[in-house]
Amino acid sequence: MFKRLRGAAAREVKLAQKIKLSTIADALGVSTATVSLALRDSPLVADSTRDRIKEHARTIGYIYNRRAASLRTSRSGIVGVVVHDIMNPFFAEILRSIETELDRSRQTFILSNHYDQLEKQRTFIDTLLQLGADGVIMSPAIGTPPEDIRMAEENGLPAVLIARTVENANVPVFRGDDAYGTALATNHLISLGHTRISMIGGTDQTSTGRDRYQGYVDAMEKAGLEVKPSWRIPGPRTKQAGFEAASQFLALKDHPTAAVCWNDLVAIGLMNGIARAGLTPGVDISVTGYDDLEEAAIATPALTTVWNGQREVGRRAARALLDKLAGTALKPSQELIKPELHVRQSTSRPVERA
Amino acid sequence: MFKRLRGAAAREVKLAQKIKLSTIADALGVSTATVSLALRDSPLVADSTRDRIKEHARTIGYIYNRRAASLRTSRSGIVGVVVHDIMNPFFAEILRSIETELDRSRQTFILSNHYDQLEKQRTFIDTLLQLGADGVIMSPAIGTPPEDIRMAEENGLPAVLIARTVENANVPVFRGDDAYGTALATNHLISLGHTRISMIGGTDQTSTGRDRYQGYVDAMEKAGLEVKPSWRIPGPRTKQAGFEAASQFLALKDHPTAAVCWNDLVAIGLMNGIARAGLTPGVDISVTGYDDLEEAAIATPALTTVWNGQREVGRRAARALLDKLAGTALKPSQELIKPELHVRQSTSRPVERA
DNA sequence: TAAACATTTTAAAGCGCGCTTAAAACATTT
DNA sequence: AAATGTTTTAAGCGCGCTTTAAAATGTTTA
Repeated sequence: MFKRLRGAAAREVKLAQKIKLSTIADALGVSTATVSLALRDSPLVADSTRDRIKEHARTIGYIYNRRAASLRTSRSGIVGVVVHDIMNPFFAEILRSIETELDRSRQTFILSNHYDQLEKQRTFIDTLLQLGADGVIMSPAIGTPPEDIRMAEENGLPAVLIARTVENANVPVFRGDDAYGTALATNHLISLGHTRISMIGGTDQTSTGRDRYQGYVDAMEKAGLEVKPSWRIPGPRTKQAGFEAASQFLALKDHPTAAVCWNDLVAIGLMNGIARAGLTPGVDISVTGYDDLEEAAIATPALTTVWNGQREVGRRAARALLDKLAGTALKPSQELIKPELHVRQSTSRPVERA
Repeated sequence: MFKRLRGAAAREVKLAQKIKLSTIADALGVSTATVSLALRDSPLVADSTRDRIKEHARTIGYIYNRRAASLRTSRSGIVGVVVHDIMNPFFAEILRSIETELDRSRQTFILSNHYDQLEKQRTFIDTLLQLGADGVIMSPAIGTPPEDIRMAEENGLPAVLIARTVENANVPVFRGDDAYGTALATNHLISLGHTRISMIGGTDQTSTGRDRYQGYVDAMEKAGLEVKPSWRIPGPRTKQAGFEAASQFLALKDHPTAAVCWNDLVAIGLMNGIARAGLTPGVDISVTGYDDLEEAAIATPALTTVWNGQREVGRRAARALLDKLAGTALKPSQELIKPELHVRQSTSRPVERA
């Protein structure tokens, strides 16, 4: 009882009297309908009226009440976005383009990491359901069963996938053509004269992982080159992992002269590890990355890498979700964005080691 | 009309009949009160009852309706977090510790970048107000006027600051002791024998910037060393900026032998730039960073840097906000967390260049 | 000038509806 | 009979925004 009184009292003190649509309507002598339409830029309202309303709203410090709006529209204006790790710069551009696209439709987005833990991902989806979110864009955690996605959709939370796919999920997926991308990198190394090429980092537990490995294997085999299982050094997708993989790589019996890395982070870590061992990356060992992060261009040596079309992935995913929400959705599509090779100084003709 | 019908129909088809507290209560022959209390782990409910309720809730796929709850509690369960750039690894640990702390109180958090643009920050705060968020944790954008914060608080959105302070804002602030931190780094270089020390990166437009510069200046002066204005090379806080600052640094007339960098990113960029110019960072030029990112330890050479207590900053900020929400808030505090120096290979005795 | 058309504004209904909590009631143990 | 533990009762939290058909106003045509 006491608590309630305190809350109510606080509210009254703080808010004086609440400023709402009708406050504006009364002040300007128009109806709340006009104000509502004007604030949302409806073409029904005359320009002069709209300007007056918006101006007045700003000066009196009106705050749009989304909860009241969603009461009426049954749309919360919230979209969830889950990825492995938002700190991973690979997602930087994707997230930025998603943000741009969602902003345009006045949707707020809630971001979360799942760190490839199914439990975290489920908790997040649950939170979105609790909040009544309008949809979710996700880079699914390793091992995500299609039921998880179906469950979300059945509870009114449409989903769109990025970067990775989930078999039988029957939702739109937007990602780069990973097999093609690693093939680009591998072929580049082969054309420089490398014959013993290792692949470092990543996992085969994701669609991305399998595709990237396949692209590498296909390119090698098409060139008539051998692929030794020991040349595949899987691992996390971090600089730290690349750094640690260096010693294992350098200890390989056949002395590969080049490494196709899972991503730029692994590649940069590997180059650091190679340098720490007294060799010169880009001369003694050729290294390719993947993603073309900003950092790739300023690494030493500058990193040859595969650009992945992140911006397109984010933009299209957001659009697809918005279309779904608007009910103008096309059928679920599996869109592959074609990557491009950016050649820099981390790759060169092979040098035989003593 | 058509639209509405479609929406309603879709809802009915999708949700069949909504599962709510009373569904569980009826099925188990208890009251909704018991169910409510059980789900929130109230000690009022017997263990056996609680287990039965939770178990049943899970099996029938009950989804807690936060909007209904917030109708009653007038708490949305949403907390906003704004920083310059969530991709910046400096914030990684801060955000993680905030997340941990908020999770514990079943708060969801909405993340946003403001990229030091006041307008973006205002838009975000506005969004939080519209959503009825419970509070905001922010690393304020450069030039944030105290009125912005006061406005948020007056509209029922309590704020807590991290990393930077805003004069006269009268809200809790949690950040590292920046002056002390750069003094640590500078003193370390001085003790190695450096006398011409440059400071690279960052800006003087933030409290952090002024403090870090002051710490450097104080340390220099206390050691009786000269501080030339040309030795201060301000700039963005990115690797790219550090990389680009290298040529300017190396062209300085007096040939400083060491550089105190704004943060690890700038330091690593600078080291890349120094290496690109044919010099060896850590030997020819000593470099210190700030933040002690994971990356600092695996850089080549491993970076001497200042650990900033990010985890503490995040944890305490979140706690302070939660206390404010619970009404148990202490008075606004300005808490400084003491940094520590981590010495690695990027610093050594000075070598005179030809 | 009246009809037809275009533009702008309004009236009015209805969206959401389950969850929390203080206080009372009941059950069990000292 | 008092104290402790568990469950239920019952009231009330929130209350402004959106939307569409229809009316009002303004403008052009016959």
